[in-house]
Amino acid sequence: VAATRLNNLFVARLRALTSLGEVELTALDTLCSDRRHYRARSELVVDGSHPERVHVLLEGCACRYKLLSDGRRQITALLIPGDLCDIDALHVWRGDFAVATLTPATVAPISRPQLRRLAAEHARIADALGWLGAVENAMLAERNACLGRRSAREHVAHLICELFVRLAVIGRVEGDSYSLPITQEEIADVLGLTSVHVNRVLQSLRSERLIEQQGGTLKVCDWQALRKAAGFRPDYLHLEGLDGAGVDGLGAAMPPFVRPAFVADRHV
Amino acid sequence: VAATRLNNLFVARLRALTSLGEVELTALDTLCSDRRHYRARSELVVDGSHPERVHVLLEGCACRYKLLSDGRRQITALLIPGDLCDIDALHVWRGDFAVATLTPATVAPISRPQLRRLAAEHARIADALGWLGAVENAMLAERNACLGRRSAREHVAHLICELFVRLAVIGRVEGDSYSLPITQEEIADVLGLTSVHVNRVLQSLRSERLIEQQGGTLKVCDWQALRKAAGFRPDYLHLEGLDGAGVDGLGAAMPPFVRPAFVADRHV
DNA sequence: CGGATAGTTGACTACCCTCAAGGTATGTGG
DNA sequence: CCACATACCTTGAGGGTAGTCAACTATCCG
Repeated sequence: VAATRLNNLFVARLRALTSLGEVELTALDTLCSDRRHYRARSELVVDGSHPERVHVLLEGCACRYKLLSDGRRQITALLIPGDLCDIDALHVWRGDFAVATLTPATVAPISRPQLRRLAAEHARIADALGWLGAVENAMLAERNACLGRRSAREHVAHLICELFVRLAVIGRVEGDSYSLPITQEEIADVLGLTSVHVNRVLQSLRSERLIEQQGGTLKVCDWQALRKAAGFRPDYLHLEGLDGAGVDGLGAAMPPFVRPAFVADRHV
Repeated sequence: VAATRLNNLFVARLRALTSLGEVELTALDTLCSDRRHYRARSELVVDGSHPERVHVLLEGCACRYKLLSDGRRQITALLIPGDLCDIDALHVWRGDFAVATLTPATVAPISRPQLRRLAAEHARIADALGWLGAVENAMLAERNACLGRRSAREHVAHLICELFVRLAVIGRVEGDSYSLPITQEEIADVLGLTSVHVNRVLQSLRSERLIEQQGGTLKVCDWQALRKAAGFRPDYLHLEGLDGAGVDGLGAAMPPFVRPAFVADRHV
């Protein structure tokens, strides 16, 4: 059991950030026992379908997105390991977005009725799921502010900062670098820009030595400058956890180069 | 008790759209017994504060918003009677947005621990609150798509459509008109535009006879054209309710001019 | 009748988009 | 090993949507 949980970042995150006890965590972990592998760019959830399963992303990157009738796409969430792909599906009769992988990915599909039953039986699980939903909400609201009121440059920098923190939390930042295996086109669909413009902004950030890129790796060279260029404040990620349950692992003022992920630490 | 509930659109909405029974509805209604009146533009929730109360908007208009350090403002939600102003506050330790009234308003502040207790004791209340959160989520995601991928014209039209439907649900549409008591500046902060541009777009919609405006009243003259100009589809509002519990009161294809609000009907 | 708030208009600007072409990296098959 | 295809990144030129700045008007209200 412990061995399983070690590679279940979803449970690890809940363990670190909510008040769930071992019983609940084990129950959730058990629900994740069915693991499936997908290749890059496969559709996990079709838009408009009635959800029968909820998807936990255990490995790889994915996204939630919406398509307009003429093909314009907006990615409403970038998903990283440990994320719930479609938490709304728990409460909603018919989905209004799609989910697709961006890279090869490992996913645990959870039976919706089973998870609902678990939430009905354990108030603390319902609470933890509510917390996950609230964080989703906060992230969407922050992106709203980016899309509506920040410049392309600010927005690109903001995304880089956000990914840095989120990946640090799950132990996927090494030194000052992380792997960013998605295309500029996909970044553009997150930011509401064109890939051409994303390219130009990234070039400008590189030429000013705020970041470096090689292969699929992004290195943050000057965190303070990047943070300032973005107007980034990590409050909305609610790293303090449900009701302050989690450690304040990363501090209010994100340290320049992050210590090893506290989530990964915590279940050794 | 019934008399009270008649003017509690929050409870009325839950009654129509979720599977809550009389016991739970009454418990919630009782929590709303403390009602406070605010004038226009008063701050209900300060950004960054630890939430001790959750706010139910019973009358008037309000908004959730975020301020960037240089004063730019993004309104992340327009709130109408029956809305929960700060549902995230139930799960989150420190808020990351502010709430303010836009018009004179009646608000019921609910003790956060009391509501949390109620949710812990009644799984169906937790479920209903989860549903409210999921709808918030869907609305934020849809606005993301608007901000990122729709033109100003589409976005303005979209907002007009959305308000039409949401107000129809609570019985605040008369014929083809509703009251829109907010300034173009505030609309601009919802849409991520400037008030000058909002003004021009509204003029264009008026000159093409899609809408009319006089005083604080907005009249939809040509619903189909407006809907098409917006690319509006009401799916994301989840009018079918929690797990399809509610009536499909407005139909998938929004009728041109809406029948009397089904919520208001239902508790006569 | 001021004074404040909100709506309107015009001239100019700029950020980002569009279109199109060229460059680079990787993988495949002959 | 090379030819070729594909996917992605890069670069340039030109244009349009929406922003900025500023003045003017309308309306309401004390």
